[in-house]
Amino acid sequence: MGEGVEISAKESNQEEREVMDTPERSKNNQIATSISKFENLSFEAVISVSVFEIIRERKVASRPASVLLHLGECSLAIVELFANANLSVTFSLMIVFLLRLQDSPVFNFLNSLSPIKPVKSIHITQTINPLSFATLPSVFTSPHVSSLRESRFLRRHQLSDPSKPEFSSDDRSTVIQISLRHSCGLKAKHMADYACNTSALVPFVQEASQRGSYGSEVNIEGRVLVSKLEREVNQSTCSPSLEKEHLSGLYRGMRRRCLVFEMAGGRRKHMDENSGSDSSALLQSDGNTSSNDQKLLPMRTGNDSSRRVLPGIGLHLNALATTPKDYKIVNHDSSASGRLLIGPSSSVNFHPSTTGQELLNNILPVAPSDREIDSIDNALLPVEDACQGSGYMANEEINQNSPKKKRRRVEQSGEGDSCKRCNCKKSKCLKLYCECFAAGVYCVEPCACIDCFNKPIHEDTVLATRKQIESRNPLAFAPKVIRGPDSLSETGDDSSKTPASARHKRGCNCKKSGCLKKYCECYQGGVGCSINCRCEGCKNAFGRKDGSGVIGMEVEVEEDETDMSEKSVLDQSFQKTAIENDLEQNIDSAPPATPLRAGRQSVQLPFSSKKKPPRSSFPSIGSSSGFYAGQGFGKPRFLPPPPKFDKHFETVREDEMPDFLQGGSPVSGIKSLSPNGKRVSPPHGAVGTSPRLRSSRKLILQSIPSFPSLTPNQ
DNA sequence: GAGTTTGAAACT
DNA sequence: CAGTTTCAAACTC
Repeated sequence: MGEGVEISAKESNQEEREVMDTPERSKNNQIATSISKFENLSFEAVISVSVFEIIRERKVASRPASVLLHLGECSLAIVELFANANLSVTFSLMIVFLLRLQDSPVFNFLNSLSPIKPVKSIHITQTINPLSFATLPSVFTSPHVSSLRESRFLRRHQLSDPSKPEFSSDDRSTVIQISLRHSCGLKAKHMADYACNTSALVPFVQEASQRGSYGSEVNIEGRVLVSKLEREVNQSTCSPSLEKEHLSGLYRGMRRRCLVFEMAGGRRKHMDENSGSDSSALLQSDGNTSSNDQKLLPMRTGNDSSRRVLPGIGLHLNALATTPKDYKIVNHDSSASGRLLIGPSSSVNFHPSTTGQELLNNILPVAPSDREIDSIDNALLPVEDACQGSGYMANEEINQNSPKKKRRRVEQSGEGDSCKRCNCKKSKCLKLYCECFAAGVYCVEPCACIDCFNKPIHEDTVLATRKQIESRNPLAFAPKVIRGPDSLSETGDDSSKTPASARHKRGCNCKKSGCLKKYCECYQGGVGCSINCRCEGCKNAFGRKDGSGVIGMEVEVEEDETDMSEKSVLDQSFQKTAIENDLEQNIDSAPPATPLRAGRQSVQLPFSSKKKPPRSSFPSIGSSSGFYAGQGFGKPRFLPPPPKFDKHFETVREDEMPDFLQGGSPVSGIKSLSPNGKRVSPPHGAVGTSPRLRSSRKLILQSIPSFPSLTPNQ
């Protein structure tokens, strides 16, 4: 996409057309066609319908029709309201404004912010509209019905004015191309968002176009607007802080929606068939955007899935590995349809009664700090996606190698710990043997599986199989590592406390590995063995089954408190991650009946997974992690080798788990449902007097009343 | 990279 | 439910 992107806005439209590749041209034709359609629509109809459609399309809880219809007379205040709630709405509304309110303060405001000077936009002032800044707040807080209506008067005339850049397909293409050209450097981040939005629009465009509705036009326009806004944000240095703030707010809204609805990477392949190349080109045009693509949460919002009731397979946000270290995970999933197996039981809870802002607040802090943003982004990042190639291109490159190489490559990068890459040969990736399947994600290209059925095209099979497995063992897809809610609060610096450490829910059954290798799920999960375990000769460095576990082999004989205190250090790290993951848990509305994804999350130890553990001396984990070396940990050199903490070792805070998932819950009743009670059921009544056992009891007690919280902070 | 080991998952 | 088999990851060479 490079050449066409480099076109200067100053070049003539003719020149632009010449270098435009076919998809762009096609798109322009599409736009041009859409414009003509738009002219026949009343302003009210455009707004209300577009809003409605987009909301529906995005599976956002539809707002009452009456409200939507009122949008026809809406004010910018409403726009702002929706802008904070739903990017799509913002999109459509603002698009309409672009179309209808060219002379309005809003339009001028937006236009003035944009550095783009459309070739023919001679009479569209690029100067700052006085209203734009000084009165911007009022613009967005008070109805401007009059100006809207006024615009309707002007509309016809304006629309018929070919010199109006906003209604020239050529100019639109100019805008888009310019935005592409800007997709570099610091703008990459925004471009990723833009790409996200752009691509996210495609399914809607497709569907709408199939219906012959004007929704597609709205979205096409939306692309233009996004590109404008994007640059406005990027070039905010020339804008007053106020408008920067406002625009960034809008933009943040976009980004949020991106986080929620993005499936761009996943469906783009399909989308591109009809949507031209701009969206994909955006991603490809700038490799830097890949680092932000990870923030895009793939969901099944593709063209086909958008019309389909999403399968109830669970939101696999649990697959997110979220250690700060992983923030730099760069790659975006490019599987044909994304990896998250999303279902109604698990999708982000856009409850109709939830206001947009509330909704967003539940998802993201309103004004997160940078780190928070990172956390959030990361929290919403499907790890599988993140650890794959950067977009299709990267994936394809990676996939040119053998599966093992692929795996190693990612692993060696230190960023692939939580990636699910199976190598199944016989299970068809439809059994828990398969890491991907067990983790609730679709297999992707990097997988080396053979005869894989764990793919979107076999969605039904996957669902059926999953149901079957769950019927056999409701906890089959449940988090395997449960951590107590108190580990953080109690661990602190008081090593005498005995936090309810994370524990493998079912316990291991190791015979030979001594729970010192990753064969052991407990060890792999970075947790000590517990009474649940039936391991033999347990030497789990994170805590031995008999309660004497101590971190570090050389201090194995140390007693419980040491064990627990040291584990508490681990817990702190886990807890930290768990807290960061709370957000995603909280947006996970998986009902108890669908336990598999409820709060499931992978917690990743801050070390690379596949790096073989040093045998003689334990490395001090990177200082950045503060995991071992920090926290005043006394014996870092005795630390166990870094276990991999990925796979389906998602941990979940026990207080956030549904009761039935909490092994210790007396009301669980799971035991009877499990095919193998000894593995599924928690310790009952076997609580002893050792700290270890006390902690177990503590977990149980605290687990009783809890349920996945819907509030971020708990 | 091939072969071995291991333990979870699945099966009987 | 226990024992066995299957399976794929982890591990070793």
